[in-house]
Amino acid sequence: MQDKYVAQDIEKKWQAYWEQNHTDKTNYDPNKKKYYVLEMFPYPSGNLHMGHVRNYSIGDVVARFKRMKGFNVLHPMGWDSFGMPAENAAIQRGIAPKDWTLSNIDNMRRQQKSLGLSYDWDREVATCKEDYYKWTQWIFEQFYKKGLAFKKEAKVNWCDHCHTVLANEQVIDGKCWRCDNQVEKKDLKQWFLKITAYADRLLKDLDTLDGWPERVKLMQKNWIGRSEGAQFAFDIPSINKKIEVYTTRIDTVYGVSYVVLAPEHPYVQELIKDAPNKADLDAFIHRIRNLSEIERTSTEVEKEGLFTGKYALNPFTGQEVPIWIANYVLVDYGTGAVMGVPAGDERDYKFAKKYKLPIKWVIQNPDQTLDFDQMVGAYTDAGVLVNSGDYTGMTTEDARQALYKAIEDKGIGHKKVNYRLRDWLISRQRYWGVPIPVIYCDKCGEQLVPEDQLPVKLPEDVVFDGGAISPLATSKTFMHTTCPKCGGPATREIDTIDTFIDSSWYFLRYTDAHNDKEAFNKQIADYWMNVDQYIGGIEHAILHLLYSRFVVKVLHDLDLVSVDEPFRGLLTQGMVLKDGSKMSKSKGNVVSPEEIVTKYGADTARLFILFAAPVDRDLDWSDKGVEGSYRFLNRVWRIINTYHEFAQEAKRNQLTKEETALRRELHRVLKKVTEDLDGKFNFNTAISTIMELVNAMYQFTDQGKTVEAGLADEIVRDLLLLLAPFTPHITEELWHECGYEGSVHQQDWPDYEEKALAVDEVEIAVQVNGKVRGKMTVSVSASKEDMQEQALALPKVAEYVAGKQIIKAIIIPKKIVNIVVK
RNA sequence: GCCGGAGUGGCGGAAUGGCAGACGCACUUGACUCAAAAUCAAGCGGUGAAUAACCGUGUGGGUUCAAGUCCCACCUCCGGCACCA
Repeated sequence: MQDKYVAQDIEKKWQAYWEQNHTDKTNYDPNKKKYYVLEMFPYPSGNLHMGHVRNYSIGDVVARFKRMKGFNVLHPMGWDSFGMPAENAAIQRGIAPKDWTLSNIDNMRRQQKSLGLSYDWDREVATCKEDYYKWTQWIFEQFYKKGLAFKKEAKVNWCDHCHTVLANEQVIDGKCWRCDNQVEKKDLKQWFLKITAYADRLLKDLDTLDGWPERVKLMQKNWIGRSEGAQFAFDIPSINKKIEVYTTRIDTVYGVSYVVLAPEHPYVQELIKDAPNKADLDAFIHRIRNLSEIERTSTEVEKEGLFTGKYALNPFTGQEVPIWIANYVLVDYGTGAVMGVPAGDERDYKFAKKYKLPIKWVIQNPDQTLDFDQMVGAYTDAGVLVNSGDYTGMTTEDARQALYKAIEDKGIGHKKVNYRLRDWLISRQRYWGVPIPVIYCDKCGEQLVPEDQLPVKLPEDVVFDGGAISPLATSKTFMHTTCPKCGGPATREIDTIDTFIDSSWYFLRYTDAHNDKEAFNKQIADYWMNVDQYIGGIEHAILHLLYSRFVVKVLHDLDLVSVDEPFRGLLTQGMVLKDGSKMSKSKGNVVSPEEIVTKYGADTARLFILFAAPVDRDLDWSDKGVEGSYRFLNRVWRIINTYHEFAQEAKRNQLTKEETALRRELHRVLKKVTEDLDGKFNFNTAISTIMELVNAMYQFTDQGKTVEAGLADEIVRDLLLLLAPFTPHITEELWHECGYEGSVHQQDWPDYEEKALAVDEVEIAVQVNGKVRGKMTVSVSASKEDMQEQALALPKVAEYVAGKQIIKAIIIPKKIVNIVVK
């Protein structure tokens, strides 16, 4: 064995060995229990960053551990390789997006391989390749046939910097998720997927996702935003129309002081056409409509409104209430019209105060203690109805149920569930994406490209900065085609599909990556799905994770796959920071994985990144900490060397007391590390526990002692097996150097022996009145009486007890003795 | 505003209600060395001469023989949503 640990040599050697021997190849085998572990596939930007290294290191430990535990493990990797940056490279540097992307993939794959990640590379997919996007188009067509993909005119989010529309989920704080540019609203006809049809299931099934972090489920829940209420009509006799409002508080209907519409509401023009202050109203509407989304929806903005001059009739009181228009009502939620109840809604209260509208109190709190003359705000909690006709005296909940029934009986409305979630806008006015497989014929209208003609290939003769339309329109070969129905001249759809669709089914393609007859075989996909453990950044809590859940539910309904949730377990890792902030080129605090691997080796990089912080927390990169991990691997190298020599000596029948203790330490560590890895992701404490074992091994040799050969052999084996998932190269090298058979990664995970953990005696603390006053070693079988006697005999304890009365003694075997005195 | 999460040494962080600070980083001292690096050893929450004692897990209360851990109130920071009726 070499004296010195030289990572670079052994890492290259074993990576080549694993590749040649197909160590990480996985096969479909319904007789074996499976485990599917998946890290979010990367966008091929060109280089791995530390966030990737963290993500893949976590996944690789899980994959290797599960393999050693006997599972048939699927652990694939691929590329989310459509998207804007490739197109920008084309515009700025004149490189074809395809060439740029494929060379980035080559580089990043090389970097991944240098980390010793145990992927089954035979299953690699790239979403930009024809054999993949053919099936993305096919899936789009299935959505279309089910009526879940449709084109409509809508006010959409437009990013002028990326020159494309965006889905609601891709607008963060009013800005583009990719480039941070302020998003505008535009009226355009665009393709949507009907995710709202699945809103209820997407919400309800969150409860089945036990392996997801609570906060991610909550974020999705908030995003879906289900609310239960009533939709019902107020008459407007003056224009002979009914105006529908939506409310979750129909129990407050006797307190309606006014009805208020969004400025964009379709009735507004008719309501104000003969108003004396029409000019003011027009100016107000114009001003509100031109506000940005941010200004419009900010709670900071003062509530503003104008009276239209018309009145509506409260269907319950028969009372006339004024109709207003106001900036705080949104046209695209509910009906775009709201009943104003200042007593029961904080916004309405502010609005009523500002414009001196009447406030009618209709809910008293359960204790009947509200003094309505003294109120300075709305009362929004549950309570009992007052001033509410026949409903007076009912609880808010009972009144709600009674009133739901009443509006149905009157035929003016019904119970209604509303969602914040909007349909998913999937058109993109970009080139580097999946062409939408639709053809427009003047005679036959919108037609799907027949399935046997897929894929609709991306043309290469395009101009990238061609102006206001999609680059595909600049291709001479692409646009013009024939109608699949009548054969007449027709044109192709020129938008591409949001790349989030590509990434909403890739985990299914991995299960059957080479299938050229179907997107994936159902039987094979059913064997591997769900993904048992998905690992990635929290930034996808809504976007990717919600879309994937939706797509899988649709594929399930189409009977293409049996599961209806993609990811059983979800682990959201923290970010990798440097000096307290995110690594970025502009801050100049980027640590390159490649440099670290070159300098210390992949094993050190992996070990450090898993040891430095719990997986779900942010991790501050520390160069000194990396040195520490490297130092530890050197310690392992040397001590294995030493213990391996011990193992060559003749065996003894009997272990010394110290050796027994060392063996107990080994088995304690086996138990603890297994617990930290099995169903948990406590990599940091697993590693620290292994460090404790190594320290115990050194303590032995530092005192000049040797270790019995059989025990030494056991320790060497188990230590290498424990470390194998974390640091695959050094353990493989030492495994072979020590003369063990096969690959360390194809061994069974070592079990601990309960018997080895047994102790005869333990050291416990002795407290007097809860303060530690001494320590003693007692036999584990000692009686409570003996323990008390021994505790009281301790000089310090005796001192504190002297002259006092012992009230009681708490004696917890193997834990503590506490003498309570007065 | 609403909903989550988190506050522990100089730093990252450990602790099924039972000896707070495991493990690591940094630091100090010593051994080895001509010297340095590497390695090894000892120390390392605060006050303190101390192997004495007291204090100490964001703050204030409480439960308990015993609280970082459980309960109540509050403070601060981070994240998500945010005029969704």
